[in-house]
Amino acid sequence: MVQAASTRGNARENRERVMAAIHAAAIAEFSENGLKGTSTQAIAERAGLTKPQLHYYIRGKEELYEELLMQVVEAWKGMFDAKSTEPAKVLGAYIRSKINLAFDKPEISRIFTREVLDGGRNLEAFWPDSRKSTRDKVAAINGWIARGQMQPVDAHVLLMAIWAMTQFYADSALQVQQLRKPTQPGWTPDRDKLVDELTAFVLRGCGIT
Amino acid sequence: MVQAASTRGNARENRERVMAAIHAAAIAEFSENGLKGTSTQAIAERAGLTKPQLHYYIRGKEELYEELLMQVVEAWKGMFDAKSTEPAKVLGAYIRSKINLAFDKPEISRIFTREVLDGGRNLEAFWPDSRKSTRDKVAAINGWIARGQMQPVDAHVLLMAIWAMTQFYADSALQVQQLRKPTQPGWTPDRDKLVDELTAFVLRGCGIT
Amino acid sequence: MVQAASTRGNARENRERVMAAIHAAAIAEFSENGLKGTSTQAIAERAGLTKPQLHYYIRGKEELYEELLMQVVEAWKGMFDAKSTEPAKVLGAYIRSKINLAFDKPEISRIFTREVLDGGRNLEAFWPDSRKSTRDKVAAINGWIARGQMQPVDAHVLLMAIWAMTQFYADSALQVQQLRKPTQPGWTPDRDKLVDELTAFVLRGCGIT
Amino acid sequence: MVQAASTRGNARENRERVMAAIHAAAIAEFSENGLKGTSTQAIAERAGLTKPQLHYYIRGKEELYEELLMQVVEAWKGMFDAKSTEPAKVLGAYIRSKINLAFDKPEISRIFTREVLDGGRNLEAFWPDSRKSTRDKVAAINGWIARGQMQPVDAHVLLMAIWAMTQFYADSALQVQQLRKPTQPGWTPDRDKLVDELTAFVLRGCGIT
DNA sequence: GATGAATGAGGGTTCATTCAT
DNA sequence: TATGAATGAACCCTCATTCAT
Repeated sequence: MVQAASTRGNARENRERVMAAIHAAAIAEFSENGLKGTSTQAIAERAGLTKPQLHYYIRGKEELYEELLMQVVEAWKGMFDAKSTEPAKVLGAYIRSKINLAFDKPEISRIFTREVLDGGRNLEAFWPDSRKSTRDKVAAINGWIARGQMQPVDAHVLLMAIWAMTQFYADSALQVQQLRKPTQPGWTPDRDKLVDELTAFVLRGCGIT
Repeated sequence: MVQAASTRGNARENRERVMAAIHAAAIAEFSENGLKGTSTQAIAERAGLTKPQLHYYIRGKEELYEELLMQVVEAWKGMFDAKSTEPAKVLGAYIRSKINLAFDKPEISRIFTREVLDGGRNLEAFWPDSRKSTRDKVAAINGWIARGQMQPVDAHVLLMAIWAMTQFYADSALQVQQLRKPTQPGWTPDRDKLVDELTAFVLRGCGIT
Repeated sequence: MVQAASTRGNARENRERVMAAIHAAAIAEFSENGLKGTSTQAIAERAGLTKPQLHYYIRGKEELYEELLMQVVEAWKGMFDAKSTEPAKVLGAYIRSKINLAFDKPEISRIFTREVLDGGRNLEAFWPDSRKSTRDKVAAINGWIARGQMQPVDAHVLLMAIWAMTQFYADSALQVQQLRKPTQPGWTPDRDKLVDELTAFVLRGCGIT
Repeated sequence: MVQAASTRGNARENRERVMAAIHAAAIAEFSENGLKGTSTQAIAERAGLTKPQLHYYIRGKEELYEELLMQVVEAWKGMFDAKSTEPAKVLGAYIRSKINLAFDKPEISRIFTREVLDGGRNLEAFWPDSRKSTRDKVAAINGWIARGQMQPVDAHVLLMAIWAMTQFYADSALQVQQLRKPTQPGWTPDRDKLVDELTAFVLRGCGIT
């Protein structure tokens, strides 16, 4: 009887463990090969399952993909903390967060870039949300400009610039990795130094002293 | 037989015309769906050929892809004209060229980003070349810094930042297109204004007055 | 333990209740989708069970199907009460019974038609029985003819005609249902009127006044 | 060169031959196992093709099915020639045509019955057509009744009765076939005799002398 | 008894490529 | 050259059933 209870406890645990494995496998595969390029076979194998087993846990490839995608967007929420009135702090924190994510979870970041390249059709689901979020950011920046806290720049361009610069380190992570292999110590991005450099660059670009 | 002869006379022209059609079709498809996601069927149809016809002209999907990729890289050569000694001019021209390419041939640009996401395995072929090109740019920037023409920034970071900011407009073109459809006049990137904004931002970021 | 005992007391009841649910679910599914087209999943869901639970109660899909089929045939026994000597009464009662079944349990009726279409391989089990039953009916009809109570018709043809005419209303029930949806009040089969019409038609056809 | 021409001629011929084989195979399979129950594998094998080969000729299983279904309906058009004013002739010809089809192409007839059992969802495409056709038939019958050429019967019931009686011989063909195998010479439907019997039965049922 | 999980086969369909003509 | 056809692998997904618990 006790065993039964513990068994049921294990059942939940087990399911969660398997789901975690599937998610990890899917993130890796989607990030490497995209939605179309990824086969359920590959996901299943990486997660240590057979194909039909995989389908016992997920509804389908696309559903799994969308789920993952939503996680990314979720992770990006609140990175730009527009509440503070000090642009230097806000932008600095934003850059740091995005770089951290790019270094810590480059795969998930890459899935997003791929989705954008594909036209972002699957992104529409939470775009309304994203649109509002963008509007808030733009408003904050324009506020700083109005208050003379920074140069008059196009808020959209600024946001996209920061976005692109930070995203780059996730997108090209594989490449950088590979480039390091053949001799060439050359240049390797050090996270903290990078954040400092980028922040300084952006703040100067905005005329924030 | 006469026809055969005359045909042979046009053969070269014809082949070139067909190859051009294939390349255009392939660029469009690869840009939209990636290497794995693109079917030879789709390329053939877009080029107005049948599948076996297509295989008469190309060796295989991957070969075609690599060929195309090389063209992109070729197109990027010489954009950063390091010969000039005025950083403002060099950087401004570089930004303008890259934005122009992003606006004029976003597909080709997107293929490259995709390739980077895929790990850039197919890029290795001409990396030696690219590596030298990068070295030259870095040297130029460091020269400017040494001569006090700009703030001391990490040259690699600067190059990547510019690359990322400009590339962004090609990568997200589809998305922007789609977002504009539903109402939202909002923000639309105007090329010239964008170049000015970005240039000003970068120059300020580099401390170039 | 006590619970186990009390449970065992109800066990029989419970099993019967579950079996009834399974049968009802199976009838609905088989009638809609046929033997091959029906999934155990669907039966289980309709019966409020999980798939493994279902397999605890039944041996297999085919066995369940055969069981059901036998029930149908059982229901058809004794419909044609050949004992009476008045053909009008016998045939009238037969038509009424079959129409009633077609209206009340069209699903079960449809399963049978499907089985016939499939070649009736599963029907062989009780065909001997059916064959005798048919022989009796034929004998009765031929008796009436011999006694001048009706026109000389081929008894087999007559039986099949009646069978087909009545079966039709079960087989096409779904269709009629669907056709009624879009406007078309048109024609709707009213059971009593239908029985009267058919009976009159058959009796006239047999020359029974 | 001549060969080339003849080859192209053969190409068309060949395609037609293969398509005919596919259609025959599909009719057999669909008639035996229904839409869901039929596998493209089975169709392909019966037609002497591999599965991918089959897909070279057809778009998909459902499309093939619908095509076939439409053929049946097409074949049924014009069977009930309502132009004549003599009910005996019209009904007699109708019965004969339908019985002929049931004997000559029972499979195709069975596909239709199966479709009806499935709810006739795929039939809706040409129902409008069918509805008008039914209306015409009903009008003809009611005309005869009005002119005193036959007993007042419900036209719909009459039409369905004839339909059901004739369809029966297609639906149960397999069964009858099987029943004949084991000894039992018993009763075998002879086409001409059957038409006569049914016609006489129906005419009497309608009070047509 | 009931539940999560596993399994192996098969479902329909599309793919890149090659072959004869 | 260009076309119809073939091929064999792979795709995503569902199935009926069984096994532990």
